[in-house]
This record gives sequence, structure tokens and C-alpha cells, in this order.
Amino acid sequence: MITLAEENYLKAILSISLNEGGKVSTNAIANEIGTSAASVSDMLKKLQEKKFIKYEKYKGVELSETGQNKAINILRKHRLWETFLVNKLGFNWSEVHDVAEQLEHIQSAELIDRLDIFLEHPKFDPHGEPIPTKEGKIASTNTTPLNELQVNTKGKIMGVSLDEKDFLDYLTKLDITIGTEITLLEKINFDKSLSIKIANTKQHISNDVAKHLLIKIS
Amino acid sequence: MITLAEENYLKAILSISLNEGGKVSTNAIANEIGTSAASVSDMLKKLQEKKFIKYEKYKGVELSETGQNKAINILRKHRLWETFLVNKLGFNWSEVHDVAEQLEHIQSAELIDRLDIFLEHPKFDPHGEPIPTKEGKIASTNTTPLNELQVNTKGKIMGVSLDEKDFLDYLTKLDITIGTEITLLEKINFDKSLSIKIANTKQHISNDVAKHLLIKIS
DNA sequence: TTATATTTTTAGAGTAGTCTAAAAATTTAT
DNA sequence: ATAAATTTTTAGACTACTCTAAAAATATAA
Repeated sequence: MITLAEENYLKAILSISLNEGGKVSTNAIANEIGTSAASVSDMLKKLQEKKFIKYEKYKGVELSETGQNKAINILRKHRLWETFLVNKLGFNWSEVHDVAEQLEHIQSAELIDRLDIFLEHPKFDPHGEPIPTKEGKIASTNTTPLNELQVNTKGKIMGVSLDEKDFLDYLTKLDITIGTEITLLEKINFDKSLSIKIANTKQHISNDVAKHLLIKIS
Repeated sequence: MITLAEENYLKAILSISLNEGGKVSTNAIANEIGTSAASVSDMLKKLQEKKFIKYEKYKGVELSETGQNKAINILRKHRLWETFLVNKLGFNWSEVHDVAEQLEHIQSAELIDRLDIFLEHPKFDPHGEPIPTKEGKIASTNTTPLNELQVNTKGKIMGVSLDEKDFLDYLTKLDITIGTEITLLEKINFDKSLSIKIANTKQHISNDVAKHLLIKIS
């Protein structure tokens, strides 16, 4: 059996290693979960015991095969539930994260199979992130963060890599959503902020925003 | 804030008092939850602290107004989720209890409002039990347990008062479901078992089964 | 009504998770 | 290469919940 806290640790480790690659540090996990490094250290021992991670003291952590399977399955559940909340219940994409964080821990493989069918096997969640398959495969999106594009590149927003209400509400205010056509006009060296064009309107956004916008170059 | 364990205690107290009426004993709760009387005694103190129950040592327990609201809301969530699982995801009525027991603890009033709309405001769950309104009203069903009927009474099964897989699977095997027309042919004094007629077929069932079949006399 | 049985509560202890403070190990910088 | 800074782990304590065993209160029965 796996506890709720354990699931959250595995999810955090997966999330960090998908973003950074390589071994995951105690501090990074503490930061992601919003807990103390001491608590993380404690928990890592338990996860090690249960063979969910490969862990050497002071050397960082990797998920084991079973650990990765568990973590990807939680991610699958999270993204399927978000899809349900937006597509079926009519929630806004900025409102679903917290509820999905609860729903992702419901234990029933049958439930998720049926939910997947009910939603007609969606490939992407409402934020454009790929929904892992039942077999644990995560499709690669072939997208580039907006801030890594070259000036004058034109593309389409395929997804966002941050699921936070304030961020998503701001995007909505800027008229940015999935599918929006966007042109990078200018990069300001001083603060890495960007000038962009959306629907023939010029706008200015910070690097912090741009790095979470995933673009497919057209 | 209310914990998962506390929610389960409130739910158990509500369930017992709906069945038996009056004050609820420590042992009854222990039995319902599947825990020791000592643990219940401990928890009752905490629920008393939080003003969810009215409790006098050795005298039994009643829900307070807030406690009852919480408990009824959990029941509402449970029955809405069961309806979702059967009506939308295609689960059988015998398969949904355990998953609904998890889903009923998801915290989000907005979610339940939207689920209720999505399901088109169902009045009864898949077992024929009334779904409490948002305001906490539980419709009375005007039904009688089959074992309390007089011989030769004819009626229709409106619901079942037990949500256990083995029981529901047995009913399915007997071709008993909600809406089934039923006639009570004979009561056996010795073991309180009953002869009934369903779809022109005579069958014999135990008192334990009959008492959970809720009949509307026709 | 007094003894007996039953129910309920208290006492003490265990597990899972959290915390702060301090110690140990590792990394960085001079 | 050694000192300083940072990261990680250990130690000890706290909360929420659980348990068993024993004590206290209540109910039942002769």
C-alpha cells in the first residue's frame, strides 16, 4: 500500500526530474512540496524501504521503475481529471488544479479506464500537456518555450508548463490560450522581457511568463 | 478544517441515527466504522471540541446542527458520485460503493454544484436512495421494507437500503432491481423467510435480504 | 438490591507524518 | 587546500489517529 504523502513525494520527484533531468536533490523536493528538508530526508528513507526510489545519502534521488510507474499514473489521473473538469463540468482551465490534486489520489484503476473512455481518450489536458498512456508513455510535444525562440519567429501556443491560477488568469487577460498564434517581436536584454504580437496587437510580457508558454514554430 | 477520519465518524453517526433514531452509542459507531470502542471514545472528545456533536460521557451522541450539515453533505456527495459512476461511466450498481467512499471526501462545493448540474439534478441514486438537496433536505421515500409487508401485498421495489457488493450481486441474480414488481406470497414463521413472486416466478428469500428491499405498495 | 454482565472511558503505547535545532557532509570560493 | 557557505541528515519533540488492557460507569437479572 502507498499513502497519500508518499504519492505526493513520488509526483514531486517525477515533476522535478522531467523539468531538470538527472538526480533530484532533497532541497528541490522540499521546495516543490512546501515542506522542510528534514521531512524530505525522513520520507526518502521510507520510499527507499518500499523500493520506490534509488537513494544514496547526500547523493540525490531517482525514481525506481515501480516508483516511476506510480508517479506517471498519478500524473495520468491528474490530467484526465482536469480534462473531465473542463470538458464535462465546464470549469475554467485556471480553476481545476486544486481539485485535480485531490482527485488524482482516488484509488481505482477501473475508474480511470472508464473515465478515459468517457472522455474519448484525450491526448492532451486543458493546458496542452500530454496525458500519459495507461502504459506510462508520455508523448513528447515538440514545442519550445517562448523565451527560447529567435526574434521574428512565428508560432502557435500549444500548451503551458505551469498550472497556477494567477498565471492562467493573466494569460486569459492577455487573450492568450491554447491555439493562439503568436509572433516574437523583440527581446529586451536588460530584463529578458519580450515584445510579442497576438491578433495584430503588440504586447509586452516578462521572461517568467514567456518561459511557461510552449510554442510550435510555424 | 475537518479531517478525513472526522468526516467518517460524522457519516457513521448520521447513518446510525437515520436507521435507529435517538442517541447513538459508542459501540454502534465502533461497529459501523470497524474500529475499537476506545478509539471512538477518543474521537468523540475531539468532535465535541469542534462542536460537531453533542456528547455526554456514557450517555451517547447526537450530531450538532453543523455536524449534521457536514454529514448530510457527505451523504449528498456520496450519492451524486454513485449516480455519476453508474449513469455516466457505466459501472454496475454493485461496483460503485468503494470508489464513492473515496470521492465523497473531495473538498470543493463548486465541484458538487457542477456535478449536480451535469447529472441533471438527480433525486435518487442508483440504489433508489434519495440524494439530499444542497440545503440538506433528505426526501422521504414512503416505502416499506419487504419483510414488514402483509402477505398477498403487491408492490414495486423503489430502492435498497444496503450498499454491499455481495447483496447487490445476489439481487441481480434474482432478477431484482429498482422498478421490479413484486408480490409477497408467504411468510415462514420459523426463520422469517419469505416466498415472493417476481415476473410470474416464485422465489424464496431470507429475512436478511427482505428487510433491505424498500417497497411501494401498489 | 446486590451481584454480574456489558458498555464506555482512561491509560499507555505505537505509527505516519510533520517540525526546529544542531550535527555532519558536501560544495564553493579564495 | 583550507575556510566558509550550503545542503543534507540526525535528534528530539509534536499532532492525529490507532491499538490493547485495565478501570469505571451503567444496565440487567436473580
